[in-house]
Amino acid sequence: MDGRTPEAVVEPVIAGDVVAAGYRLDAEDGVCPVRDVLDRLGDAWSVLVIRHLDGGPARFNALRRAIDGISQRMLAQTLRKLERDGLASRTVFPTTPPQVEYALTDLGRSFSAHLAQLAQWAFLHQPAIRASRRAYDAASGDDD
Amino acid sequence: MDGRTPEAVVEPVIAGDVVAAGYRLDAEDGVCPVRDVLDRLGDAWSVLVIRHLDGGPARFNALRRAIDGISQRMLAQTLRKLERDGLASRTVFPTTPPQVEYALTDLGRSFSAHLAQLAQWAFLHQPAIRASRRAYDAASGDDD
DNA sequence: CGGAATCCCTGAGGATACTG
DNA sequence: CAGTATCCTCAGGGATTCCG
Repeated sequence: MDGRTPEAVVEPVIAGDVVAAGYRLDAEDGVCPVRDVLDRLGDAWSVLVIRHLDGGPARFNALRRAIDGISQRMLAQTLRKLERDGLASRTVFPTTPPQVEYALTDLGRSFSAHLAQLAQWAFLHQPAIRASRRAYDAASGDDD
Repeated sequence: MDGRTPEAVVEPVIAGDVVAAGYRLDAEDGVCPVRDVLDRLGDAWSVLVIRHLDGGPARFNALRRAIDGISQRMLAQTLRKLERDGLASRTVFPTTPPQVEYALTDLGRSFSAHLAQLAQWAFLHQPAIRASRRAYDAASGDDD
């Protein structure tokens, strides 16, 4: 199974100046909590779900339809991760048929705000990055 | 992403628009630039290399030794990506033996600063996330 | 409707070996 | 020293199916 992360157990990891000291990713002394968050950013589905939930609560299939491209497997998995981390909340309505509503928690909204910041940075520097890539590719491909 | 109400997404920043509109990942006319940056964050090696280079320029094997755990393959690959994106610079000294020095560019330093911010957020909310996980795991395993 | 289980395939990434 | 190329593994994730 992939749902369970072996290193996800409680680890007395680094404290103090994480930023200045750098990221200790060596799993020798346990997984760095910072790594977790960064992984969530790298996960496209998590990002999409979070950003979408930022627009308000939504039900499972509503999310599935809205994101379009995500498989029910990934959606369920992503939602469970978010819920486990306390970024999203899950509310079950015992109706017929059963409805489950997902929503961002305060923590989730806080995280979503940081996502927006990152996106802004990316958007701002997109031209520079593109230019750099073009220059790099030109220099690499042009060798004769 | 088709029939959602514009008012539903309350985005004060320009990035919000980018995120809401550009996460389609369809590489029709190019991949979303925001996705690129997020991927870089998700890449543990990129993060490590960037954060390490933030401490000053370093040579290939110096980085390899410093990061320890990274394979030469991943290091070379990561450095090439960073260089291509204009986040890091590569300087070759035609000495014997040849020395190659890597350093962060202004763009790279800017990015590194954002990494630090993210890390700070993660560190700050680490207790909440951990608590949430513990509660979730307890509720999942113990259901009677 | 919401979700868990199964199958299978792709590719990220480690280890190793070889060049400049 | 600073890479590149090759092989191989194994986990991420899509498609499908079944259950509450």
